[in-house]
Amino acid sequence: MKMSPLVTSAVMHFGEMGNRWGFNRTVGQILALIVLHEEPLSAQEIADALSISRGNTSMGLKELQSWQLIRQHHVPGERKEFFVPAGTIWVLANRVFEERRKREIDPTMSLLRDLMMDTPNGEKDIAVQARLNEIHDLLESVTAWSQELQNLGPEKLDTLMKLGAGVGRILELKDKLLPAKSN
Amino acid sequence: MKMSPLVTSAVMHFGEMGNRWGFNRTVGQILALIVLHEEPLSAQEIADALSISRGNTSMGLKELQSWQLIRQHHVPGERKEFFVPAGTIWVLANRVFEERRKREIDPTMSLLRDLMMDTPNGEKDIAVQARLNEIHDLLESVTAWSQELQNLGPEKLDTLMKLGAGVGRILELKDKLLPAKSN
DNA sequence: CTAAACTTTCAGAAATTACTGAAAGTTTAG
DNA sequence: CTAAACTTTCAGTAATTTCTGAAAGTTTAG
Repeated sequence: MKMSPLVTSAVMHFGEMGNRWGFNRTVGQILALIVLHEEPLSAQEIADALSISRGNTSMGLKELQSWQLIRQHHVPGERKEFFVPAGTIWVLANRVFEERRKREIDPTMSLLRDLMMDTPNGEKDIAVQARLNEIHDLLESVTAWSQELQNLGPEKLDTLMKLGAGVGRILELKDKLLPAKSN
Repeated sequence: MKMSPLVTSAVMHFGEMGNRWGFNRTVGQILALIVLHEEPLSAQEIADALSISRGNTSMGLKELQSWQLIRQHHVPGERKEFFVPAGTIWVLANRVFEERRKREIDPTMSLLRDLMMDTPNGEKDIAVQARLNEIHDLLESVTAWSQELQNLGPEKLDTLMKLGAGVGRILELKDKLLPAKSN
């Protein structure tokens, strides 16, 4: 399994971007390789292609499985396991979003809720709690909305995007459109 | 400047979350402190409150300014500089999004465009380029849409959120609503 | 101008994170 | 059952990132 220059460039780039996307270099490279290579790959092939140790490969694959970005694929008659992407690009992107939400937003929302329950210690703390509340609500809006986008699916997202600034106008009309809605 | 237990908890948490949000612990702590503390703070006060070196504080402040999350605030009659948040929570959140887009998405989009221009090296590369194209388009949709959300502002985002699943329905009606739109 | 008050820079130290490879573990063929 | 083929784990090492504090730089008062 030798990577073409095209694949090599992409894999290297996804490696460099890896840490920005929530995983490390190796994990990024492995993901790119599996996604771009249509045939299922064995752990050994991956280690060879990327020139990394077999141990590191094992850890990377485990991580990618925990993110639900790849899954095992059993080839009849073969002893070793092979790996393939866990879905379409859209599915993978959603999984990354989802996982990052869990790591980057949820713990903060949870803490903010707790701190808002605490009895404030003086004047200043009341102002602080108001701020924390503001942050909490913002995060809530954003996550709720990104959930919504995920439910829409890729085609509708595309329609929505093409609509562009029209969204603002539509919002102003929404009451006429959906009078039955309770909010 | 002694932090109340409430502020301390929040600051510590934002520190821990810092690296997940694209900056390091200290930078996260400094940001939280400045945002939660209504009065402008001097670099020395920040260093003292967080028990970090003056040098580290200076670097952190510089970083936050480059993200446009804080700005200097001159107090007449005072020699030293003070720091305040660069805007409302909404503004700050947008800046973080924006900056992360620049770091996490833009370089990838750019590389993908380049790789799509390359002349493919055999059958397989053609399939690979198709995949890369798919990834590119998805990223494009997502970023274009998040831009849109930013332009809407917080109130409209709220309306949109409350609309929830209604968005799907509205989309189906959009042609009746906006017949003049060319797309 | 000089001195004081302040800020920034940056080399090295400390802390954190990632990687290797050998050893231990697991599965299946026979 | 045993041996071969494979995978995982993890202690130690390497690489990277963050932090300190001393030295150099800047600004302003007088």
